[in-house]
Amino acid sequence: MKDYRKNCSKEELEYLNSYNSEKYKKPSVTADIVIFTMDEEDDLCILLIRRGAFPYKGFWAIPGGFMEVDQESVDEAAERELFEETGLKDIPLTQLYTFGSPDRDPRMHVVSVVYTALVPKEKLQIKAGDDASDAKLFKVCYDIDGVFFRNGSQTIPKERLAFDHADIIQLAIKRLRNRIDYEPDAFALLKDRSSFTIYELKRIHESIKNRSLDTANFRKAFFRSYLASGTVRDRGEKREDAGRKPAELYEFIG
Amino acid sequence: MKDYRKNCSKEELEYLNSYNSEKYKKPSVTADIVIFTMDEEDDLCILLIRRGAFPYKGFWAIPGGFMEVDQESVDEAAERELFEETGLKDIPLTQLYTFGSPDRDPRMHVVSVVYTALVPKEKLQIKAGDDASDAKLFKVCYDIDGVFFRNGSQTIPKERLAFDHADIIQLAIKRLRNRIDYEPDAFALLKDRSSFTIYELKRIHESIKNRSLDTANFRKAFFRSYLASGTVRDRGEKREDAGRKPAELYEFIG
DNA sequence: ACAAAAGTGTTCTATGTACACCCATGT
DNA sequence: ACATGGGTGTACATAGAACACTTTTGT
Repeated sequence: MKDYRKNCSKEELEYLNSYNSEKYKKPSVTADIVIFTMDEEDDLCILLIRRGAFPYKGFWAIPGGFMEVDQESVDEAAERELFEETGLKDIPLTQLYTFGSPDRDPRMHVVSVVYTALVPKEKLQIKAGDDASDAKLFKVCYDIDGVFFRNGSQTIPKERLAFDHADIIQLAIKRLRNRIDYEPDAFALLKDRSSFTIYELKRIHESIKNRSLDTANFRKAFFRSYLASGTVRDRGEKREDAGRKPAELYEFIG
Repeated sequence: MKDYRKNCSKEELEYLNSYNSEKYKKPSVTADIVIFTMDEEDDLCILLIRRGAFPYKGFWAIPGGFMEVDQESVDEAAERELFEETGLKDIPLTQLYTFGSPDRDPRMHVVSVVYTALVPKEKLQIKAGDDASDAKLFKVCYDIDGVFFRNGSQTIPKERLAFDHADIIQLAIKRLRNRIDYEPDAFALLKDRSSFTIYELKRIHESIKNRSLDTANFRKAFFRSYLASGTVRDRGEKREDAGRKPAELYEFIG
């Protein structure tokens, strides 16, 4: 792809060199990220940032920022944003959807390519916002009106989210829920994926699905889908917790 | 979303009015479409357009074009492109993926939001390219090297596709194949979805999956998944074809 | 002894797949 | 009568959900 120019005719090279793309109006492009985690209470959380500047000043938003044109791909922009916001590198990002209505941002036409990241809370170093803005984890909660977000006593309804981020987050949750049954997403949320118990994994599935799961059935599915296929390995060790039967430890491989 | 400005403080309005987004460099954004059809021989096809201009002049590409900034959403751009290229309106478009490497297009950084459309061949009026370019349906074929495209004796290997369109098409096929088992995509490819036989639907599934399916099992699945759920209705009529038992007709509801 | 998490077994049903077979039609 | 596609029935393996039950630990 890089060396397209090398195999060009003189005529085409001339065309390329004289081409001026600036005569057409262009949109801004951002890479935004829905970051999911599990908190201490095993509840599903997302990272939100309180906007310190116009527009939607004071509203909460998912992390993101403008792609650096000619310097990086949209994927790389997302990686960069994730790092800047959380200090995390080499976290697999999954492209969720692209939002492109002209009126999403009151300043200009912004096309946002949205990604999803699944991160264990322990790895997350939430950067205290540089510009007096605020970054926090919020539990994903449900009621009759749909979804809202909670951190302790502070609750954020959909209406207090900036731009169309309520729609974006809703889609991300929906997709996560659908994927959890056939993709190994849940492993990415484990504190330590090379040493975990079946029940730690079960709790992740439960809070993503927002309902409790049958222990026996979860184990059977675990053995079939993951152990049998080699995705997971039995470490032959046990987690000796207090007050209960020691639990077998497993390691995520692939 | 439209009336964000109405609820603004004077201060914010001032900010918005004085905001100049043109100080940042922006990428171009296109909406591209992978259009799938079934041909007379019940083979899966895609629509390709021979590029009449630089870059990749003479190469084959999927239809697409630049989004009109401030005038339309990316989705609307895709609809417009579909209409301009095929004369089709009100065809459901599914967003496939967004491609955003800086070197995809030798002219400039282009972010392409790619959509998939499933269209019965009868509805397709392929526009003879306005600028001496060429538009044709190509069968999706497989060999050891992966996928290639055929129209009669003319074959197009992946290498003769413009930009990264080979990757795009490959992803579109993969997604189509995955979706076919749990989404009602196949109905969109029927000549007449309000009057079709089970075997017409079966042939669509077969050519998407590229293998033959068991008749009895396909029927059972059809009755269970579609008839029982009301997605499909028995018309109580029969298709009286020549030389064989008349086949029951069904209607796709929704 | 008991709470609490860890782990096992059985049963029922739905689905996917393989395969053998019958049916209605025009030539 | 027969080729061709249309249509039916049986049988088996596996996945999912429901549920009753045992085991191991620290207190």
